[in-house]
Amino acid sequence: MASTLQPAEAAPAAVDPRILRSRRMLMDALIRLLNKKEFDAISIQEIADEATLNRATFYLHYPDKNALLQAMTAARFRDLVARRGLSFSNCDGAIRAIALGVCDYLAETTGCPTALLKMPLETSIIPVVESVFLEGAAHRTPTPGVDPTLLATTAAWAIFGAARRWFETPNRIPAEQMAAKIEAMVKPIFLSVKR
Amino acid sequence: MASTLQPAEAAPAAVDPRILRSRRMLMDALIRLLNKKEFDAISIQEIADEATLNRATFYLHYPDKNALLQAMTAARFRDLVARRGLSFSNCDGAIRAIALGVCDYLAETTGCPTALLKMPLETSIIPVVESVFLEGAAHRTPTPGVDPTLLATTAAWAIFGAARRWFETPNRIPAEQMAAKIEAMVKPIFLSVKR
DNA sequence: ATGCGTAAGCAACATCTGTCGATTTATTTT
DNA sequence: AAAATAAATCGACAGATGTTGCTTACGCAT
Repeated sequence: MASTLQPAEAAPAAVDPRILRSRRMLMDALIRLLNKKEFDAISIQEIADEATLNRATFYLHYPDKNALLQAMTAARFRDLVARRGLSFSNCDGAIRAIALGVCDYLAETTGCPTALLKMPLETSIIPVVESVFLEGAAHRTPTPGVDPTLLATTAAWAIFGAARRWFETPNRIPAEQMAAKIEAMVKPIFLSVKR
Repeated sequence: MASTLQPAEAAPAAVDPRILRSRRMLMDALIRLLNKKEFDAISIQEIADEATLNRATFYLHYPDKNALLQAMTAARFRDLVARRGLSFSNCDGAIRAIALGVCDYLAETTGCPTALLKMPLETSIIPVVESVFLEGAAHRTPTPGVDPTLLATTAAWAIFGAARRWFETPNRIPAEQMAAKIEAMVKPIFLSVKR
């Protein structure tokens, strides 16, 4: 599994078009396969075949299946965050927007219904949520004696956990409604130290 | 991977002493091996050998390595909770006690230093924390319109995430101090709806 | 104590995994 | 345009994985 907090290291600023192409093809292949079968049931051989790449090429980019899943999830979620322009600058409603992003992502990526739950998505999504918070915290006068990192981590885990619980609930309430609930729960985490 | 919320189903009320013996031996073997090498570097063959069991017997009890790790972690953490008599009845300080439990567990189980971080511990520990909260919530007059399950899940993820961040920090502050911080952050989650 | 049910042991299987060295092909640099 | 650099392919390897059919040994209830 890749490290938790260095997205830059995880995707080491690939420039060579061949590298980008291979990685994109692998991710696309995985997405396609995930619509057909469970993650655990997919072999690296299959992924490579589906991507029309040699199996050895896979290992050139990712140490194992999980690393690919993680990289792919992080990339897709990061993309969603970028598309929506999520940031912590426009402070109010930011938490709700982020929570909605996580909920939507979980729901949207539901190629295969029950499969997502058994995936190590937390290691992909949580760091991204965390970084959004941290980026926002940087724009702000630092409260002395408070570690913004800890705050960001705690909030990110709380949001993801809540969103995950929502997602695995049979008859879900609308994502927007859930996001509001999550905001109500998570906002106080930040206020807890703000004063 | 086992399901998230049915500990009873995960360990299906084993009665046959042979079953208990085998599972115990497998867990003990894993613990012993974890003190020597990383989880990823341990093969099922090794675990079976160390447990003086046939490899096929392993598959009789767990579908894969992760399932064993998860079952083992859940069992050990549950044990720690029981030893300390953690519950949510004695409401005040309960959150801190639970947070301390998680921190201590992470630190205590550090047979091999860096290995714990790469493990899917969340699926083992979080449900236990959650159940402690839920058990406590049962003893309490239910606040209408509030889903105690959601609260428990969110708090459990927040606590675990914070504890995990603490654990992976190079120069850690004492666990007690960290537990206090966590309490400060997490308590408001519950108050957020108690209104 | 005897016998039924079921767990544990055993051996063999097809497949997957991760890694290697050697070769070919595609970029970038000069 | 040619040379240098680096990625992709290929075949092969030892080992691990998950499963199966069969036999042996244990635990429990009669």
